[in-house]
Amino acid sequence: MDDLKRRATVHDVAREAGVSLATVDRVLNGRPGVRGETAEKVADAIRSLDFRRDVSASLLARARDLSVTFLIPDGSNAFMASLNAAITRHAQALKGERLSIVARPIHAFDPAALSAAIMALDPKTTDCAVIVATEHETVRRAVEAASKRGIAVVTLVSDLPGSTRRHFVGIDNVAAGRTAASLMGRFCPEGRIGILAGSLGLRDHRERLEGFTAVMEAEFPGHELIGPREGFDDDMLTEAAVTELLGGPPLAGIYNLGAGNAGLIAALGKHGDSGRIRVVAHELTDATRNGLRSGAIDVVLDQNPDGEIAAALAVARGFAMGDSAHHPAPQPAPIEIGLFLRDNLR
Amino acid sequence: MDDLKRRATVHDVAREAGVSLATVDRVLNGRPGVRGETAEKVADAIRSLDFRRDVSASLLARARDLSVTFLIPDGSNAFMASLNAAITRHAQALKGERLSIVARPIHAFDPAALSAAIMALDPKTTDCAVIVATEHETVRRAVEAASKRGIAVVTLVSDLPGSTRRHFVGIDNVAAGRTAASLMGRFCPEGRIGILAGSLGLRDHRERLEGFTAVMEAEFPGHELIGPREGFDDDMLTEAAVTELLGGPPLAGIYNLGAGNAGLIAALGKHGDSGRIRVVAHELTDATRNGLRSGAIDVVLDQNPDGEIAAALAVARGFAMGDSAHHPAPQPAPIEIGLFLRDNLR
DNA sequence: CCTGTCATGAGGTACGTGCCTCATGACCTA
DNA sequence: TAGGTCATGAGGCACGTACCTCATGACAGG
Repeated sequence: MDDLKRRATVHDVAREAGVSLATVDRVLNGRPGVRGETAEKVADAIRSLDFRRDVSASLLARARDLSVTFLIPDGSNAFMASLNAAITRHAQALKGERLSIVARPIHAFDPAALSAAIMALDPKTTDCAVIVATEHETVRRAVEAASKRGIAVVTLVSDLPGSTRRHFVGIDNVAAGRTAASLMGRFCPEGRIGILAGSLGLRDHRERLEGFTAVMEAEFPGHELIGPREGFDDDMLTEAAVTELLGGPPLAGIYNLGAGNAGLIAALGKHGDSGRIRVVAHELTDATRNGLRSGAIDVVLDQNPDGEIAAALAVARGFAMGDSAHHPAPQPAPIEIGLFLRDNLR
Repeated sequence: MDDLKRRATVHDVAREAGVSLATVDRVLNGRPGVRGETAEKVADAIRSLDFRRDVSASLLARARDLSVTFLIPDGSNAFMASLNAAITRHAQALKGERLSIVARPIHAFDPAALSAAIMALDPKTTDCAVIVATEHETVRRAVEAASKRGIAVVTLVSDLPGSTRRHFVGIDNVAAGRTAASLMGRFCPEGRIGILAGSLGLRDHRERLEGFTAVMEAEFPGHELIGPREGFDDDMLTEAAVTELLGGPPLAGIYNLGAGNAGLIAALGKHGDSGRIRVVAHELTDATRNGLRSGAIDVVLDQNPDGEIAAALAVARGFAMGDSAHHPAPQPAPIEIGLFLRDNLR
């Protein structure tokens, strides 16, 4: 009776397939020296027994740990800093889980630096790379090269469609832009709305802009959209951009779909507009939290960096350990867009 | 040089402490037969080497899997159904992770049934119990008894403070109520606000009510609060309660802090009030999703059942595997309150 | 027939921990 | 001093998989 509840092991698979343990091992780990016909028998046995590689035993037996490398933009961007903090937190919590986590800062907005870092990854010491993608052809090629070397690439926050990245972890940025517009429209009966972005070279920023303008034009046609101005996710540059916007005709609202919110708040404060202009921003950081509390910011859309890191690590683990050939990888829960007002600040 | 990077093992701890492997094992697994002085030496060695039990090896070596039992209310409650769905999903995804997950339905609003189920848990087959607590003295006692038997108890969604539960996984329900009030106040300039609850025997419902009324009274004193009416998280009873509310003087808004939203929407529809009355509800379900789309509901506060199950499993794993005596358990990220409008529906 | 290549089998060790048995002293009590 | 309890040591097996070596038989081309 117990046999019915016991999980199948490689031995069971070998017996069921009528082959030796060595052959099962060759199939499971993609080693050469197995005829297609034989491999098919093994695959059948795996399916019929619903065999899953025992993750604990597998990790224990393999010499080296699973290693995941994060390539995260550097700079003053507070959101990226919180991503880094989340990585550190998880690395600490996962001590003893046979997972070695490395975070490497990459010069922001620099496709060449990102590509070079990806190209430099050694499959011997890296099972999976998690990157915040800058959309550029060289990056796409670097991802393809890494995949060929056997490194699974996962995009985080900003996706790189059309590449060989295995997965994207992040929010639906078009939906985020649409939500921002929906809120902005309800908060401002009418008027001019200023739009700030980090860089339109980032897909996530382009997608937010697309969603925002689509909903504004369709549902709130009376509003005039100004921008987008690029602040390159930098506080100083963002402050300058906002100051310039405030120098023009009066604004009813500002949507900052990038970072640099400390600069935004500073500019509003200096201009005496805090609380008078409706502000929708992205990412819960010290700056946006203070903005919400003081009333300078009305709503913050957040993508939960900690959850994103957890999800990225989970999919990385899945790629490195899973028998993706035999069982469909379970879809991780999508990252949801968090909305924060003053009252539900974490 | 490699030695510097290698993780410490029990052998290293034994050598460092100047004791045998057997003694280290006794200390690590809380077995008797070790003088306090000796145990202290071992603990020192563990700290100085930053030793962490290798989770993979540990799970592999122990005969049985980690077993987690969920005790979840039954009935027509759509949120509880989504909790159950999330449990099934995770159980499927964690095949091969040496984790056996059992979900047992418990008669809702019935402290006696919950206590009995907790008392019936056998520490031989259950490492951790995850319960949606009903606040009652018998439940508190059952939790205490389970803890004594060596079963770690985790509360989910609704907490049980003052008990020996090891952890609470869920949102800050007072903050949820405050957020609901803040939104309701901005949406309705003035008027009567009806309040619906599931049962005031549930701590989460009481806390939401407390947060809601506190903010309404402090920040929107012009509004009159009606209720709360209890709908016992049931569609029919909730519909009846709403119908009764709608029979009175006109309402500006309704806050349903419990379940039974299908009944709420039905009552609004029959009364011709869909879209005219501002409605704030809890939990993303088919009913509330449809309500958002149709305009019957304005905002939904959600607590992300999938994330809660994942968090509960993570803390359960931590309790069963962790050297809580030697390393502080890393605080899992709190569950955040999700806000959903029509435009950011997942 | 010889030699080489290839698919496969047989069998072993290692990973780090849990858990078991047995032996050995030290110390206490009657 | 004999018998008992107790703290500790020594050693070994098991868990399921990864990865290694070596042997064997089949089959091909020359």
